[in-house]
Amino acid sequence: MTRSYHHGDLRRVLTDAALGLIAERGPTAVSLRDLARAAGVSHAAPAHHFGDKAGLFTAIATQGQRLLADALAEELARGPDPRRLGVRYVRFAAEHPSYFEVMFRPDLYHREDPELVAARARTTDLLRTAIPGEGRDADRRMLAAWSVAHGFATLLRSGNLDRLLGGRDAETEFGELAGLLDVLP
Amino acid sequence: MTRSYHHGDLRRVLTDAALGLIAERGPTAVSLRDLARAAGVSHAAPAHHFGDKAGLFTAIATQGQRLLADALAEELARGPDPRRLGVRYVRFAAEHPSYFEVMFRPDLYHREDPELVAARARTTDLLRTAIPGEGRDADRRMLAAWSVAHGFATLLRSGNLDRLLGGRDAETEFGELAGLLDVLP
DNA sequence: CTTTCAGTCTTGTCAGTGACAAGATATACG
DNA sequence: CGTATATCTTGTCACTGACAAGACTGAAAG
Repeated sequence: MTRSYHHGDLRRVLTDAALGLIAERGPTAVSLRDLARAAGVSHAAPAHHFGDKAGLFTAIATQGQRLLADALAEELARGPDPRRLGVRYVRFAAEHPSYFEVMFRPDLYHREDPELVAARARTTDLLRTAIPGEGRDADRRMLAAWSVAHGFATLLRSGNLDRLLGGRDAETEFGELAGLLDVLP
Repeated sequence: MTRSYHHGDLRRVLTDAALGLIAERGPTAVSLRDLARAAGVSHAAPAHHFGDKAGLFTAIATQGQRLLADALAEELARGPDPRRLGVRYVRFAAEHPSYFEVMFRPDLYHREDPELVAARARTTDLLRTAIPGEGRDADRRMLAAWSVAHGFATLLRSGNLDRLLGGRDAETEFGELAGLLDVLP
Protein backbone atom coordinates (compact mmCIF):
# COMPACT_ATOMS: atom_id res chain seq x y z
CA MET A 1 0.00 0.00 0.00
CA THR A 2 1.93 2.93 -1.32
CA ARG A 3 1.80 6.37 0.21
CA SER A 4 -0.79 8.32 -1.72
CA TYR A 5 -0.63 11.99 -2.49
CA HIS A 6 -3.73 12.64 -0.49
CA HIS A 7 -2.91 11.72 3.04
CA GLY A 8 -6.19 10.33 4.24
CA ASP A 9 -6.95 12.07 7.50
CA LEU A 10 -4.15 14.53 7.78
CA ARG A 11 -6.15 16.92 9.87
CA ARG A 12 -6.61 14.36 12.60
CA VAL A 13 -3.01 13.19 12.36
CA LEU A 14 -1.87 16.78 12.82
CA THR A 15 -3.99 17.54 15.87
CA ASP A 16 -2.89 14.28 17.49
CA ALA A 17 0.76 15.00 16.80
CA ALA A 18 0.24 18.50 18.14
CA LEU A 19 -1.16 17.15 21.40
CA GLY A 20 1.91 15.01 21.77
CA LEU A 21 4.26 17.89 21.19
CA ILE A 22 2.28 20.12 23.55
CA ALA A 23 2.56 17.49 26.27
CA GLU A 24 6.32 17.38 25.79
CA ARG A 25 7.23 21.02 25.41
CA GLY A 26 4.15 23.15 25.99
CA PRO A 27 1.99 24.84 23.38
CA THR A 28 4.24 27.78 22.61
CA ALA A 29 7.15 25.54 21.66
CA VAL A 30 5.16 23.72 19.01
CA SER A 31 5.92 24.73 15.44
CA LEU A 32 3.85 24.00 12.38
CA ARG A 33 6.99 22.72 10.73
CA ASP A 34 7.67 20.20 13.47
CA LEU A 35 4.11 19.07 13.05
CA ALA A 36 4.59 18.68 9.33
CA ARG A 37 7.74 16.68 9.88
CA ALA A 38 6.00 14.44 12.40
CA ALA A 39 3.25 13.72 9.88
CA GLY A 40 5.68 13.32 7.00
CA VAL A 41 4.20 16.11 4.92
CA SER A 42 5.49 19.38 3.56
CA HIS A 43 5.88 22.40 5.78
CA ALA A 44 2.89 24.18 4.30
CA ALA A 45 0.40 21.34 4.62
CA PRO A 46 -0.77 22.26 8.15
CA ALA A 47 -1.56 25.78 7.03
CA HIS A 48 -3.94 24.44 4.43
CA HIS A 49 -6.02 22.65 7.07
CA PHE A 50 -5.97 25.21 9.83
CA GLY A 51 -5.35 28.49 8.05
CA ASP A 52 -2.70 29.58 10.50
CA LYS A 53 -1.17 28.51 13.78
CA ALA A 54 -4.03 29.96 15.80
CA GLY A 55 -6.38 27.86 13.69
CA LEU A 56 -4.64 24.71 14.87
CA PHE A 57 -5.07 25.70 18.50
CA THR A 58 -8.68 26.67 17.86
CA ALA A 59 -9.34 23.16 16.63
CA ILE A 60 -7.63 21.68 19.68
CA ALA A 61 -9.47 23.97 22.11
CA THR A 62 -12.81 23.09 20.53
CA GLN A 63 -12.06 19.38 20.70
CA GLY A 64 -11.04 19.82 24.35
CA GLN A 65 -14.25 21.63 25.26
CA ARG A 66 -16.24 18.80 23.74
CA LEU A 67 -14.28 16.21 25.68
CA LEU A 68 -14.75 18.12 28.91
CA ALA A 69 -18.47 18.58 28.28
CA ASP A 70 -18.79 14.86 27.58
CA ALA A 71 -17.01 14.01 30.83
CA LEU A 72 -19.21 16.37 32.82
CA ALA A 73 -22.36 15.06 31.15
CA GLU A 74 -21.37 11.53 32.06
CA GLU A 75 -20.88 12.55 35.66
CA LEU A 76 -24.12 14.51 35.74
CA ALA A 77 -26.01 11.45 34.58
CA ARG A 78 -25.24 10.01 38.02
CA GLY A 79 -26.92 12.93 39.75
CA PRO A 80 -26.14 16.65 40.13
CA ASP A 81 -23.53 16.55 42.90
CA PRO A 82 -21.31 19.68 42.65
CA ARG A 83 -18.51 18.07 44.57
CA ARG A 84 -18.27 15.00 42.34
CA LEU A 85 -18.49 17.24 39.32
CA GLY A 86 -15.62 19.33 40.63
CA VAL A 87 -13.49 16.25 41.12
CA ARG A 88 -14.27 15.24 37.55
CA TYR A 89 -13.21 18.69 36.35
CA VAL A 90 -9.91 18.41 38.17
CA ARG A 91 -9.41 14.91 36.83
CA PHE A 92 -9.99 16.12 33.28
CA ALA A 93 -7.26 18.71 33.73
CA ALA A 94 -4.91 16.03 35.02
CA GLU A 95 -5.74 13.46 32.36
CA HIS A 96 -5.76 15.85 29.41
CA PRO A 97 -3.19 18.48 30.31
CA SER A 98 -2.52 19.45 26.71
CA TYR A 99 -6.19 20.12 25.99
CA PHE A 100 -6.68 21.94 29.28
CA GLU A 101 -3.61 24.04 28.72
CA VAL A 102 -4.78 25.28 25.33
CA MET A 103 -8.46 25.70 26.24
CA PHE A 104 -7.81 28.44 28.75
CA ARG A 105 -5.21 30.35 26.83
CA PRO A 106 -7.21 32.63 24.55
CA ASP A 107 -4.18 34.33 23.07
CA LEU A 108 -3.36 31.09 21.31
CA TYR A 109 -6.55 30.71 19.30
CA HIS A 110 -9.38 32.55 17.55
CA ARG A 111 -11.66 33.29 20.49
CA GLU A 112 -14.66 34.16 18.37
CA ASP A 113 -14.68 30.96 16.36
CA PRO A 114 -18.34 29.81 16.22
CA GLU A 115 -17.67 26.12 16.86
CA LEU A 116 -15.47 26.92 19.82
CA VAL A 117 -17.98 29.36 21.26
CA ALA A 118 -20.72 26.76 20.97
CA ALA A 119 -18.61 24.04 22.58
CA ARG A 120 -17.70 26.33 25.44
CA ALA A 121 -21.32 27.32 25.97
CA ARG A 122 -22.27 23.66 26.28
CA THR A 123 -19.69 23.17 29.03
CA THR A 124 -20.90 26.23 30.92
CA ASP A 125 -24.52 25.15 30.66
CA LEU A 126 -23.69 21.70 31.99
CA LEU A 127 -21.90 23.17 34.99
CA ARG A 128 -24.90 25.35 35.65
CA THR A 129 -27.23 22.38 35.96
CA ALA A 130 -25.23 21.01 38.89
CA ILE A 131 -26.57 23.72 41.19
CA PRO A 132 -30.31 23.74 41.85
CA GLY A 133 -32.35 26.92 41.77
CA GLU A 134 -32.68 29.89 39.48
CA GLY A 135 -31.55 33.48 39.48
CA ARG A 136 -28.43 35.38 40.33
CA ASP A 137 -27.78 33.64 43.62
CA ALA A 138 -27.75 30.17 42.10
CA ASP A 139 -25.52 31.49 39.33
CA ARG A 140 -23.10 32.70 41.95
CA ARG A 141 -22.99 29.33 43.66
CA MET A 142 -22.30 27.68 40.36
CA LEU A 143 -19.57 30.17 39.63
CA ALA A 144 -18.08 29.59 43.06
CA ALA A 145 -17.97 25.85 42.50
CA TRP A 146 -16.47 26.29 39.05
CA SER A 147 -13.87 28.71 40.40
CA VAL A 148 -12.71 26.32 43.10
CA ALA A 149 -12.27 23.46 40.66
CA HIS A 150 -10.67 25.59 37.98
CA GLY A 151 -8.42 27.43 40.40
CA PHE A 152 -7.22 24.21 41.96
CA ALA A 153 -6.54 22.65 38.58
CA THR A 154 -4.71 25.74 37.36
CA LEU A 155 -2.59 26.22 40.47
CA LEU A 156 -1.72 22.55 40.31
CA ARG A 157 -0.66 22.72 36.68
CA SER A 158 1.42 25.85 37.23
CA GLY A 159 3.39 24.09 39.97
CA ASN A 160 2.13 26.32 42.78
CA LEU A 161 0.87 23.44 44.90
CA ASP A 162 3.95 21.24 44.81
CA ARG A 163 5.21 22.46 48.15
CA LEU A 164 1.76 22.52 49.73
CA LEU A 165 0.66 19.08 48.59
CA GLY A 166 3.94 17.40 49.35
CA GLY A 167 3.38 14.36 47.17
CA ARG A 168 -0.21 13.61 48.14
CA ASP A 169 -2.62 12.74 45.34
CA ALA A 170 -4.10 15.92 43.97
CA GLU A 171 -7.47 14.51 42.98
CA THR A 172 -8.35 13.02 46.35
CA GLU A 173 -6.95 16.09 48.05
CA PHE A 174 -9.36 18.19 46.05
CA GLY A 175 -12.17 15.89 47.12
CA GLU A 176 -11.34 16.53 50.78
CA LEU A 177 -10.99 20.23 50.19
CA ALA A 178 -14.33 20.46 48.40
CA GLY A 179 -15.94 18.61 51.28
CA LEU A 180 -15.01 21.48 53.58
CA LEU A 181 -16.95 23.94 51.48
CA ASP A 182 -20.66 24.16 51.01
CA VAL A 183 -21.79 25.58 47.72
CA LEU A 184 -25.39 24.49 48.17
CA PRO A 185 -27.89 26.84 49.89
CA MET B 1 22.32 65.88 27.69
CA THR B 2 23.48 63.61 24.94
CA ARG B 3 22.59 59.95 24.64
CA SER B 4 25.36 58.05 26.34
CA TYR B 5 26.61 54.64 25.39
CA HIS B 6 25.53 53.22 28.69
CA HIS B 7 21.83 53.56 28.85
CA GLY B 8 21.31 54.22 32.54
CA ASP B 9 18.70 51.77 33.69
CA LEU B 10 18.11 49.69 30.63
CA ARG B 11 16.98 46.69 32.59
CA ARG B 12 14.10 48.61 34.10
CA VAL B 13 13.25 50.27 30.81
CA LEU B 14 13.08 46.86 29.16
CA THR B 15 10.80 45.25 31.74
CA ASP B 16 8.49 48.26 31.65
CA ALA B 17 8.34 48.20 27.86
CA ALA B 18 7.73 44.46 28.01
CA LEU B 19 4.76 44.96 30.33
CA GLY B 20 3.31 47.43 27.87
CA LEU B 21 3.72 45.07 24.95
CA ILE B 22 2.29 42.17 26.96
CA ALA B 23 -0.77 44.26 27.79
CA GLU B 24 -1.25 44.99 24.11
CA ARG B 25 -0.59 41.65 22.47
CA GLY B 26 -0.06 39.05 25.16
CA PRO B 27 3.25 37.60 26.33
CA THR B 28 3.84 35.21 23.45
CA ALA B 29 3.68 37.99 20.88
CA VAL B 30 6.46 39.97 22.53
CA SER B 31 9.85 39.77 20.85
CA LEU B 32 13.18 40.77 22.29
CA ARG B 33 13.80 42.75 19.15
CA ASP B 34 10.63 44.78 19.57
CA LEU B 35 11.73 45.46 23.10
CA ALA B 36 15.13 46.61 21.91
CA ARG B 37 13.52 48.91 19.36
CA ALA B 38 11.19 50.36 22.00
CA ALA B 39 14.19 51.14 24.21
CA GLY B 40 16.27 52.42 21.32
CA VAL B 41 19.06 49.90 21.76
CA SER B 42 20.52 47.17 19.62
CA HIS B 43 18.76 43.86 19.18
CA ALA B 44 21.20 41.98 21.41
CA ALA B 45 21.08 44.33 24.38
CA PRO B 46 18.15 42.60 26.13
CA ALA B 47 19.93 39.26 25.99
CA HIS B 48 22.81 40.72 27.96
CA HIS B 49 20.52 41.66 30.84
CA PHE B 50 18.25 38.65 30.92
CA GLY B 51 20.30 35.91 29.32
CA ASP B 52 17.47 34.76 27.12
CA LYS B 53 13.79 35.39 26.57
CA ALA B 54 12.78 33.18 29.48
CA GLY B 55 15.06 35.29 31.65
CA LEU B 56 13.03 38.37 30.82
CA PHE B 57 9.81 36.65 31.84
CA THR B 58 11.47 35.31 34.98
CA ALA B 59 12.27 38.86 35.99
CA ILE B 60 8.70 39.95 35.31
CA ALA B 61 7.20 37.01 37.18
CA THR B 62 9.41 37.69 40.19
CA GLN B 63 8.50 41.36 40.16
CA GLY B 64 4.83 40.38 39.95
CA GLN B 65 5.05 37.97 42.86
CA ARG B 66 6.56 40.72 44.97
CA LEU B 67 3.83 43.15 44.01
CA LEU B 68 1.16 40.59 44.83
CA ALA B 69 2.77 39.73 48.15
CA ASP B 70 2.95 43.43 49.01
CA ALA B 71 -0.73 43.88 48.20
CA LEU B 72 -1.71 40.87 50.30
CA ALA B 73 0.49 42.00 53.18
CA GLU B 74 -1.17 45.41 53.11
CA GLU B 75 -4.58 43.78 53.26
CA LEU B 76 -3.52 41.38 56.00
CA ALA B 77 -2.42 44.31 58.12
CA ARG B 78 -6.09 45.15 58.44
CA GLY B 79 -6.88 41.73 59.88
CA PRO B 80 -6.89 38.18 58.52
CA ASP B 81 -10.20 38.12 56.65
CA PRO B 82 -10.04 35.46 53.89
CA ARG B 83 -12.86 37.06 51.94
CA ARG B 84 -11.24 40.50 51.79
CA LEU B 85 -7.96 38.87 50.91
CA GLY B 86 -9.64 37.04 48.04
CA VAL B 87 -11.10 40.25 46.72
CA ARG B 88 -7.65 41.80 46.86
CA TYR B 89 -6.25 38.86 44.91
CA VAL B 90 -8.87 39.26 42.21
CA ARG B 91 -8.24 42.98 42.09
CA PHE B 92 -4.54 42.40 41.63
CA ALA B 93 -5.26 40.20 38.63
CA ALA B 94 -7.49 42.91 37.17
CA GLU B 95 -5.11 45.78 37.86
CA HIS B 96 -1.94 44.04 36.76
CA PRO B 97 -3.06 41.67 34.02
CA SER B 98 0.37 41.52 32.40
CA TYR B 99 2.08 40.49 35.60
CA PHE B 100 -0.65 38.02 36.47
CA GLU B 101 -0.57 36.52 33.01
CA VAL B 102 3.14 35.81 33.15
CA MET B 103 3.26 34.68 36.79
CA PHE B 104 1.11 31.64 36.21
CA ARG B 105 2.60 30.53 32.94
CA PRO B 106 5.62 28.47 33.94
CA ASP B 107 6.53 27.52 30.39
CA LEU B 108 7.52 31.15 29.83
CA TYR B 109 10.17 31.44 32.51
CA HIS B 110 12.82 29.57 34.49
CA ARG B 111 10.70 27.95 37.19
CA GLU B 112 13.65 27.09 39.40
CA ASP B 113 15.08 30.60 39.58
CA PRO B 114 15.95 31.19 43.27
CA GLU B 115 14.62 34.73 43.45
CA LEU B 116 11.37 33.71 41.85
CA VAL B 117 10.98 30.70 44.12
CA ALA B 118 11.56 32.89 47.16
CA ALA B 119 9.07 35.50 46.00
CA ARG B 120 6.45 32.86 45.33
CA ALA B 121 7.03 31.28 48.73
CA ARG B 122 6.41 34.63 50.39
CA THR B 123 3.05 34.95 48.62
CA THR B 124 2.01 31.44 49.62
CA ASP B 125 3.01 32.00 53.23
CA LEU B 126 1.02 35.20 53.39
CA LEU B 127 -2.07 33.47 52.06
CA ARG B 128 -1.62 30.78 54.66
CA THR B 129 -1.77 33.27 57.52
CA ALA B 130 -5.28 34.29 56.54
CA ILE B 131 -6.71 31.02 57.81
CA PRO B 132 -6.40 30.32 61.54
CA GLY B 133 -5.30 26.94 62.86
CA GLU B 134 -2.59 24.46 62.08
CA GLY B 135 -2.32 21.16 60.30
CA ARG B 136 -3.66 19.61 57.17
CA ASP B 137 -7.23 20.75 57.63
CA ALA B 138 -6.30 24.40 57.92
CA ASP B 139 -4.03 24.01 54.91
CA ARG B 140 -6.97 22.68 52.95
CA ARG B 141 -9.13 25.63 53.88
CA MET B 142 -6.39 27.97 52.81
CA LEU B 143 -6.05 26.12 49.54
CA ALA B 144 -9.79 26.24 48.99
CA ALA B 145 -9.84 29.99 49.49
CA TRP B 146 -6.86 30.45 47.19
CA SER B 147 -8.44 28.24 44.56
CA VAL B 148 -11.68 30.22 44.50
CA ALA B 149 -9.88 33.51 44.09
CA HIS B 150 -7.42 32.21 41.55
CA GLY B 151 -10.03 30.30 39.60
CA PHE B 152 -12.30 33.31 39.41
CA ALA B 153 -9.47 35.57 38.31
CA THR B 154 -8.31 33.08 35.70
CA LEU B 155 -11.74 32.34 34.28
CA LEU B 156 -12.36 36.07 34.12
CA ARG B 157 -9.14 36.75 32.26
CA SER B 158 -9.73 33.94 29.80
CA GLY B 159 -13.11 35.39 28.87
CA ASN B 160 -15.14 32.52 30.26
CA LEU B 161 -17.28 34.72 32.50
CA ASP B 162 -18.30 37.34 29.96
CA ARG B 163 -21.64 35.70 29.26
CA LEU B 164 -22.26 34.81 32.91
CA LEU B 165 -21.42 38.19 34.38
CA GLY B 166 -23.24 40.19 31.74
CA GLY B 167 -21.46 43.46 32.38
CA ARG B 168 -21.58 43.44 36.16
CA ASP B 169 -18.43 44.47 38.00
CA ALA B 170 -16.26 41.41 38.48
CA GLU B 171 -14.67 42.48 41.74
CA THR B 172 -17.89 43.14 43.63
CA GLU B 173 -19.41 40.06 42.07
CA PHE B 174 -16.56 38.04 43.53
CA GLY B 175 -17.22 39.63 46.90
CA GLU B 176 -20.84 38.42 46.81
CA LEU B 177 -19.80 35.01 45.62
CA ALA B 178 -17.20 34.63 48.36
CA GLY B 179 -19.82 35.62 50.91
CA LEU B 180 -21.82 32.54 49.99
CA LEU B 181 -18.95 30.26 50.88
CA ASP B 182 -17.53 29.59 54.29
CA VAL B 183 -13.90 28.67 54.36
CA LEU B 184 -13.56 29.10 58.09
CA PRO B 185 -14.22 26.15 60.43
C1' DC C 1 -13.91 7.65 -21.85
C1' DT C 2 -12.49 12.39 -21.41
C1' DT C 3 -12.89 16.91 -19.60
C1' DT C 4 -13.26 19.87 -15.92
C1' DC C 5 -12.86 21.22 -11.33
C1' DA C 6 -12.32 21.64 -6.46
C1' DG C 7 -9.70 19.95 -2.78
C1' DT C 8 -5.20 18.50 -1.17
C1' DC C 9 -0.51 18.93 -0.88
C1' DT C 10 4.38 20.73 -2.56
C1' DT C 11 7.99 23.96 -3.72
C1' DG C 12 9.90 28.31 -3.29
C1' DT C 13 10.40 32.47 -0.95
C1' DC C 14 10.20 36.36 2.49
C1' DA C 15 10.73 39.08 6.59
C1' DG C 16 11.14 38.36 11.37
C1' DT C 17 13.01 35.86 15.49
C1' DG C 18 16.20 33.95 19.35
C1' DA C 19 20.71 32.73 20.21
C1' DC C 20 25.46 33.16 19.89
C1' DA C 21 30.23 35.11 18.95
C1' DA C 22 33.32 38.76 18.62
C1' DG C 23 34.27 43.39 19.05
C1' DA C 24 33.64 48.37 20.57
C1' DT C 25 32.82 51.62 24.30
C1' DA C 26 32.31 53.43 28.82
C1' DT C 27 32.86 53.23 33.79
C1' DA C 28 35.16 51.68 38.08
C1' DC C 29 39.10 50.84 40.42
C1' DG C 30 44.08 49.93 41.29
C1' DC D 1 47.23 56.78 34.36
C1' DG D 2 46.08 52.17 32.93
C1' DT D 3 43.56 48.27 33.07
C1' DA D 4 39.78 45.35 34.10
C1' DT D 5 34.85 44.78 33.89
C1' DA D 6 30.23 45.70 32.76
C1' DT D 7 27.52 47.40 29.08
C1' DC D 8 26.16 47.60 24.57
C1' DT D 9 26.88 46.84 19.16
C1' DT D 10 27.57 44.42 14.84
C1' DG D 11 27.34 40.37 12.33
C1' DT D 12 25.63 35.96 11.60
C1' DC D 13 23.03 31.48 11.87
C1' DA D 14 19.28 28.22 11.69
C1' DC D 15 14.52 28.33 12.30
C1' DT D 16 9.76 30.02 12.06
C1' DG D 17 4.98 31.53 10.18
C1' DA D 18 2.88 33.29 6.28
C1' DC D 19 2.12 33.65 1.57
C1' DA D 20 2.10 32.68 -3.55
C1' DA D 21 2.17 29.69 -7.32
C1' DG D 22 2.03 25.35 -9.03
C1' DA D 23 1.47 20.11 -9.10
C1' DC D 24 -1.13 16.12 -8.09
C1' DT D 25 -5.48 13.49 -7.14
C1' DG D 26 -10.18 11.91 -7.19
C1' DA D 27 -14.69 12.59 -8.55
C1' DA D 28 -18.39 14.58 -10.86
C1' DA D 29 -20.27 15.99 -15.34
C1' DG D 30 -20.53 15.66 -20.19
